[in-house]
Amino acid sequence: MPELPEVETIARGLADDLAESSLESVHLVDPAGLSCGPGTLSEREFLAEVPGARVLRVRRRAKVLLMDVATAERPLLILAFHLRMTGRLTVEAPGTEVRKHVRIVFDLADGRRLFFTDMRKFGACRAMPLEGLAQWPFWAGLGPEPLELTAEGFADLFKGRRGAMKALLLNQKFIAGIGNIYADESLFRAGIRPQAKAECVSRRRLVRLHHELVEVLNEAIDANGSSISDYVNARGDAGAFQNDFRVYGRAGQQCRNCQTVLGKSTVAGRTTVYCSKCQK
DNA sequence: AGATCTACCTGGTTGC
DNA sequence: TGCAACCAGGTAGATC
Repeated sequence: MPELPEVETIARGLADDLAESSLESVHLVDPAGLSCGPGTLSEREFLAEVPGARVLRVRRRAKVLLMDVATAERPLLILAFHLRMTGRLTVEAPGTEVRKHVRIVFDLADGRRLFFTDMRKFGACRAMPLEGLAQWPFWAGLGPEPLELTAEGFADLFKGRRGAMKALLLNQKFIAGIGNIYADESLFRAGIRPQAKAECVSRRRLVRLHHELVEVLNEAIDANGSSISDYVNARGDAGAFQNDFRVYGRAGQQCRNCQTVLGKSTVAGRTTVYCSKCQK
């Protein structure tokens, strides 16, 4: 499930692999892979304008991967990919055949192929000019980037909030880029119960959570992300951070700090693993 | 407004 | 062996 560190890893890989490249042709294998709406190109416009596009830059915001390209019609067109749960973006060797679940194929000038693949069809690509981004409600509502917040700014976000700590971390309007893995891992490291109401957590502990969150996100980026089942980077390689999980996916196993059996419950509709002794 | 819940989707796993 | 039930989870949309 690509969260901030996984999308960051893919973006860095694509920035490297697609430097100086152009998208010579595009095949919309499954129209569901392209999301159209106010401010975006229609399917017809997408298929007409993208061929020949030159890749300018690849970057990330929240869990969205953005590819800036220049086309014959526009100096800047943005291809925004949201991978949701099972989406992949991979650069394949020339001649690689289109596999099951591939939604969009971009053929590069040198023969390599960029595949957008998504088994569960939750992910999608949106193509739009810069003004289109502001018309995308999800984008317009995104909260701050956790790696760009100061500890004080992070703690301020929680003022006046009454919800569960984990529900807030998962809320993309509250803070961007965090999913189930890094919510559980950061709360464990900070010693905070996922169910704890924000109003009951002291500022000192919120500052601690900021420190732990930044640390776990950076460690995961350094490990090229976490691979649970589907995630691979732009080169098809798995990440390594899943080996460093302290709670995620470890319900019923012993806490690495205190040997207590880790508990499992549902918070914000998500499976949640925590240590009842280490997290208060 | 904020908090909470469910539908969406498909492959893998579990249980009878 | 076969097959139904369940599970994974990011987000939109509905409801309270």
